[in-house]
Amino acid sequence: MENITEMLKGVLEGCVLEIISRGETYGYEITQQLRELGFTDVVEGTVYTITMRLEKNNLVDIEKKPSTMGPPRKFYTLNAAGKEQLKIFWKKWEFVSSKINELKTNKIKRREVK
Amino acid sequence: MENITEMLKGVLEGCVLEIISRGETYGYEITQQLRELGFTDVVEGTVYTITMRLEKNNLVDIEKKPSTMGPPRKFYTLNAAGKEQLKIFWKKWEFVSSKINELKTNKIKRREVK
DNA sequence: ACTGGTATATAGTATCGCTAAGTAGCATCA
DNA sequence: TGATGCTACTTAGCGATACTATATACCAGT
Repeated sequence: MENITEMLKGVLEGCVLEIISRGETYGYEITQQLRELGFTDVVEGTVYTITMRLEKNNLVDIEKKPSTMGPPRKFYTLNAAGKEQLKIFWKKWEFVSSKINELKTNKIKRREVK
Repeated sequence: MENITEMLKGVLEGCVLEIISRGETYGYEITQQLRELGFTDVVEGTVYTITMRLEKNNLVDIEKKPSTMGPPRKFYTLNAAGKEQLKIFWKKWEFVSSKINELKTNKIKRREVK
């Protein structure tokens, strides 16, 4: 799917939170999981800006571990604030997506023009 | 619902396209419909930047009509390009929202850490 | 005159994902 | 040995979008 960039704004970070919540993981792996999900154009740079933001906002705990496959990995886990943020994200998603689908399924009527 | 701004990026314009597709309407009324939908914090300024963009991208036809309730209204209807854009929007929405819901409903497994 | 609802316009701001480039570890293979 | 490619992280700058704030203006009712 092409050009979904704008639609990913505000949701990609939530996706990253969700992926981290499944168990400790690191940027490169998160990128691959997003691509497997179907967001095939997501690249490392995009994910790293998100993980950096999560760090800055103190939503994750960090542990650096060596890898036999390359440079050390920075493993992330959600802390309490991160879990809370994830909950908020899904609430927002539920709200927004339900409203959009409501609009899509024609529940909105034309108002009378006076 | 608070602070859904980022999540609206990329979808609000699509919502406006959909609303216009239901029959000719104007900015102020579109704003009200979005608020009725549930996006209560959307204000006129936001919608006007969108309708201006639609104009600029030649997705709408415009007809100015007087109103007994205030200043003249600028009525919009979707032209062929606008209808096409709306179709594309819903395709993208289907794609993105289905992927997000897939993630939400736990279909993604942790990859094995080597 | 004043307020409030209707109606449009726009300059400036913040946020977010993307682009592009760089650094670096490790394995394979010519 | 050095070249390539995958793994892995970082960051400066860009573009698109929604929001903030303000301005202008028509009209009705008090």
